[in-house]
Amino acid sequence: MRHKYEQVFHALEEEIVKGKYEKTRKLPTEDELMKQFEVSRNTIRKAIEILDKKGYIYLVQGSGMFVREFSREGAIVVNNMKGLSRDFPNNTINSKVLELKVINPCEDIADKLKCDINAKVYYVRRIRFLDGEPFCIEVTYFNKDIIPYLNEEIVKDSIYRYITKDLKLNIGFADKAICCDKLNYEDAKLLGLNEGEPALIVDNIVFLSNGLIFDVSKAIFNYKYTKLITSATYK
Amino acid sequence: MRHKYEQVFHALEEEIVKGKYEKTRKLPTEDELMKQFEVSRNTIRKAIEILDKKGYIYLVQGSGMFVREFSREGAIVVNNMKGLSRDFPNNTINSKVLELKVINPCEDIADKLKCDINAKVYYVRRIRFLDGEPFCIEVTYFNKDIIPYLNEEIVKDSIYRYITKDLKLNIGFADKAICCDKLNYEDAKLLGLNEGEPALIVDNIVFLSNGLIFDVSKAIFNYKYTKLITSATYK
DNA sequence: AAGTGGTCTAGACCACCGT
DNA sequence: CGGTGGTCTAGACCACTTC
Repeated sequence: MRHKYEQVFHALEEEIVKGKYEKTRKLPTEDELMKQFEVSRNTIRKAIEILDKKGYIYLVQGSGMFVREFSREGAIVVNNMKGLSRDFPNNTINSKVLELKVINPCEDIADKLKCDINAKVYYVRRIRFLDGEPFCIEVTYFNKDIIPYLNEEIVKDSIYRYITKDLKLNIGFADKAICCDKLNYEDAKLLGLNEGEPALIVDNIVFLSNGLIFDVSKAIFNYKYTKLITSATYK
Repeated sequence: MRHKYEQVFHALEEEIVKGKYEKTRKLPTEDELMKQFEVSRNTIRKAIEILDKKGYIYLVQGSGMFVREFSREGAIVVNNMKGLSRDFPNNTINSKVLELKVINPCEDIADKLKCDINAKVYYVRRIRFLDGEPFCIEVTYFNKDIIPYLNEEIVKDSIYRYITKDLKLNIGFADKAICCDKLNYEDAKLLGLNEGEPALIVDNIVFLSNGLIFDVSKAIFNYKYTKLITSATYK
């Protein structure tokens, strides 16, 4: 929140979420926003750009800026990295740690983590519950050179909070691959489903803001409760 | 290509794709690019921003701009709307039209298309083949007020080319929802799979750049060949 | 301290939408 | 035509990385 464009973005986001523009669906013009926030046009446009990128609004040249109605209810915003609690603010999310240990990575993981096959990595396997229902199995490998210490307490809670707040690392971006497959016996049992039923799978490679890879993970979602949303632009 | 930032973007994109920065992985500095292209810093930054958004590069403040290695091979870039031929430039893509007719929309579709239940819509059902293998079943509803005429010739070819080039409509953006489910008997048969096997499903609501909805569609992918990719940012 | 990207400003002109 | 967003410039200063 320390930059002007962030302040403008957050102010407008809040107004939109609270329904201020529900009737007209039209935002004030750039000119009006410049006067209202007492910043330059580029600063307004930077805030607007974020609102657009996040799918809150769309822009029509020569006409104006309009609020999109786009229900995020019960869906996971796939381009976010803020965690499930952001996507399900009205639901209870629990985690149970199934495994936590330091291992040598297999070839595939070493390749993805861009680390040596003799390096040490944390292996974490968790299951997450949405309002008590088994929702997702998450298998994560952390590069131990970057994340030197983990315990069950941290892993059960929010790993990302630990990484950003305690280790003071800056998370940057992630590559995601989405596919689907048949559940194996073990995963099916954990999710309360049957072997061979569908699973929505998201593979992640997560980078620090300096480009180092610190985390490779696979999330296996219960297909009955999972909807991922995103938006695309033609240009 | 009529804007300077587009020219800069395309030039840099081509250089990256052709592997010019493969060794160092570092792009020239903004200052160097300004001199090279003889444009202002903001224009360079606009081009850079697009490269970043598309996942070609990542930016490190105080350090530089670096090429990401991110294999798009055999994957569908989910935030693109350029069609499968962009995602599979080295494969043959065919379509077969299964159904094409004008109907009244059911309540659900009318709601999504934001049209009246008594309005007319085109209903199109196609199957698409990747190198001869059944790859995807696509069911699309077009608002006939916006797309007044369609025939099998157009639908078999590229609908979007017709819409943009012939009808001169501007496609803007799309909301996408990704989920997975069990195949029903009929879809399974078309895809060469068995009933109950997994299917990756993408629901789309497509908007013109003025915000009007012209197309609601559902794509049912053969899970054996389908990987969707995207990237996420933490900020 | 030097290099490099990030934020911010002020102002000009263009392109498109609606009346 | 006036209103509104889109592109582009020139320049100042800040923040972070690297040495």
